[in-house]
Amino acid sequence: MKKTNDIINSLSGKGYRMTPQRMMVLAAIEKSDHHISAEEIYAQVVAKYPYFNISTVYRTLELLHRLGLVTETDLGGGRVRYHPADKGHHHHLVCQECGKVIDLDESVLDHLKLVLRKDYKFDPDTRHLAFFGRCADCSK
Amino acid sequence: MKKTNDIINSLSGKGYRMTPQRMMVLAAIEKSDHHISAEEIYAQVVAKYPYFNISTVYRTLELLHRLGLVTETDLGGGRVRYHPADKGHHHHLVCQECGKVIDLDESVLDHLKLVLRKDYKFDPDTRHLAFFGRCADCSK
DNA sequence: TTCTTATTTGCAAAAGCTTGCAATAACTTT
DNA sequence: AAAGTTATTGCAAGCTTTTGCAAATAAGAA
Repeated sequence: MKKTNDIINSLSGKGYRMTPQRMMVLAAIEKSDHHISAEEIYAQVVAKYPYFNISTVYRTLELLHRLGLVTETDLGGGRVRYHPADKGHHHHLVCQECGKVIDLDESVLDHLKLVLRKDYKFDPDTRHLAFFGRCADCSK
Repeated sequence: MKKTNDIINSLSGKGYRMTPQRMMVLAAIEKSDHHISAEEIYAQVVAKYPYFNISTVYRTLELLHRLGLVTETDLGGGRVRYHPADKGHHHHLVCQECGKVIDLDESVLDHLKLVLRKDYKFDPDTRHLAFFGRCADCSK
């Protein structure tokens, strides 16, 4: 994640505004070292500012995702998880049997990206994907 | 999708039961030639049987997916879509700009599948995936 | 600083999906 | 054919996320 200041500038350059709510959401994502959920962000911010509403979290996340600043990934468990886009791209293998999540290097998708770009002229957003299936232990 | 009879047999062999509701859900999926949603299945069945409840649709779909008979794919638009697993595996490229959906041959994922199996001992469910991004027109 | 105005927020309601539970019904056993 | 067992259903409530709208407010103009 870029410095908060950079983000403020990049927002206002595009006609968006930097509000206290957005700054607090940004701070929560920035300091999180794992894949944070909307509910977790909400809990952190509402503790400081009681009128804060969770729909603002979702709207801010949607904006940050659209601007390419955070990635959205469904890791199962019934909620989407968010991650700063520049804290290292990686992917996940999610076992549908035991729920285990295996981290995957970004390079595993290089080949696929290439094919999609070359043969389909499609520019895929492959910054943070999850593949579901069965892990080694559960396949025994 | 296998013949309904085969499915009935394969269900009862595993301790599951064939109910009128499940048969109607199956019929709806079977006769659909596109990627049908839970809501669409519900609408078809409830027209014949007014007490029918949408939670039965979701529970039946979860079962059929677990048994490998249907695939679940999020094609955007806020709802998951279902497809008979044996009506040809394929994938989709979904443009986040214009919403266009491009069909993709299954073989595009062969390489990735191989790597996940070999290097990670992970057996991925890559029967029907969607990749989000930008299509050629919207990248101009 | 004050005014202007378009963006953003909070709230409430809704959409899509899941879950707990008691009643029902499919299949097995007798 | 009847009884017993246990999977399945319908209903209601709940969870996560989205959306419409009026009120509030950030940022540029005066």
